[in-house]
Amino acid sequence: MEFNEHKAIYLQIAESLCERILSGKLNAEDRIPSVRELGATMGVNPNTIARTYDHLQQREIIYNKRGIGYFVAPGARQEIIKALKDRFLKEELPVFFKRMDMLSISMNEIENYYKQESK
Amino acid sequence: MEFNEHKAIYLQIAESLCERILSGKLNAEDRIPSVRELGATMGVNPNTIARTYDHLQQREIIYNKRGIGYFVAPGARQEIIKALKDRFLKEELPVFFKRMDMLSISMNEIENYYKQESK
Amino acid sequence: MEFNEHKAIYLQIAESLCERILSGKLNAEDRIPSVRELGATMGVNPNTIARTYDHLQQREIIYNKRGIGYFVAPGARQEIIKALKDRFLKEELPVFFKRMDMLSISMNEIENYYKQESK
Amino acid sequence: MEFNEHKAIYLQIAESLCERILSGKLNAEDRIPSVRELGATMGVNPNTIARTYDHLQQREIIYNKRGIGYFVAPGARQEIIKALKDRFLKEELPVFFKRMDMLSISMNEIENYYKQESK
DNA sequence: GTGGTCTAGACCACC
DNA sequence: GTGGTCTAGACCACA
Repeated sequence: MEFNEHKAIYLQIAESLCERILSGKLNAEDRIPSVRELGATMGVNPNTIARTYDHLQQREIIYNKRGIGYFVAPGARQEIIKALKDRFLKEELPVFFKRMDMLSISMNEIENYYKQESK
Repeated sequence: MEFNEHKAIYLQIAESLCERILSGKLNAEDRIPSVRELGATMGVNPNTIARTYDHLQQREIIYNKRGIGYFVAPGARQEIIKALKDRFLKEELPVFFKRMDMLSISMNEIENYYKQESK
Repeated sequence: MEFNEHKAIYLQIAESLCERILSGKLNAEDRIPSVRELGATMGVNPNTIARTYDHLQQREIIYNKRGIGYFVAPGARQEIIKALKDRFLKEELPVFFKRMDMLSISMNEIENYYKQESK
Repeated sequence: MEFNEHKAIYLQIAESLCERILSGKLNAEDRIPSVRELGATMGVNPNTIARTYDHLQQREIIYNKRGIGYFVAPGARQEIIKALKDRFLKEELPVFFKRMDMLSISMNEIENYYKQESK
């Protein structure tokens, strides 16, 4: 996996897990890999994975059974969507439109781009 | 000026200067404040401003006349737009649509939001 | 290490690193010392080393793995040579010949000098 | 006149005066322009010219008649040549060859380049 | 441990 | 006056 330059790796891994949950590849009560396992497969220090799991557990997206492993929480999907939707509307949309204004990009252009992408 | 918690101050100042150039408040060949001046007005260490100016100079957005000060470069606008558009299309738009997909938000919702904002 | 009076220390350190890369003492993917380490060994403030590394990273001569350290970039040698050759042919050679002209020094004299030096 | 980025303007002006002396455009006892005059023609602060003249006077290349102006010194040519030859052999040639070595440029290449230039 | 950022204060060359 | 560089020391996020 390749990582974005200016974003914490542990957050990027968290996001990719969330995406897998939203997309249905991971479902409630599914076990997710151990820190060592995932660390190995992603070529990352296990500490980094631990941080990812800690982050997700605090947000009630995964939970831990001691001595067994981490599992997708029952309400994971809702929690993720709630968090994302919130940030999306309050933070991302405004800067998005500000950029569009500054760069003189119209909604039409975006829509065209969108149609191409979603083909 | 208030600064965002999780972004380097020197970059935030750089962005605000770019915005002033794009909006026409600053034009090519305009002199911009000295590092000490701007540092004082923004309540920031002059070194931090120096870093901002260094950053912008490397991107050919401003240039320096020794012993005199910094000036907006002739091609500043284009350079800024080029950089922004690049990042926008290659990095921001994809994650934007990915989010919309995941959150099942339609273009219509966005458009409505957009119309409200632009009133 | 001794530093030239009239050239920035951070640039002199950058050059010495480049020389070590060109001479093969440092190879692609080699880790280079941390800012604190190198600062200590050269009797220089770590910030100064940080500036050196920043400078070289922008030129794609070294790169950074977050939390781990700096490494020699794969294309480091080429980048260095490209930059040096460029400057050499466009800036240094012309003044070199201009001087020779003004001082009426012939290529023969230079060649003799060169042969002595390369013994 | 255009100025090099990383060299003091007053030194660049000094060099151009020296070149004019060596090339015979300026001869011993010729009057050179006043600081104000030269400053105006070069688009430079008179203080900068004053610094140039001070620099050259210390090296006995020009001298001053109070209330009248600056003049080329009788031994100007020799002084210039002496200074240049010295620096050339002791400082410039060594770095020149060091660069050639590092960049694997042969004397032949240089000679060819030289022949083209001197056509 | 690593680098990234920021402050405070200093000295310098240059205009 | 201007910017350029450097130091000393601090705090932070990240691995």
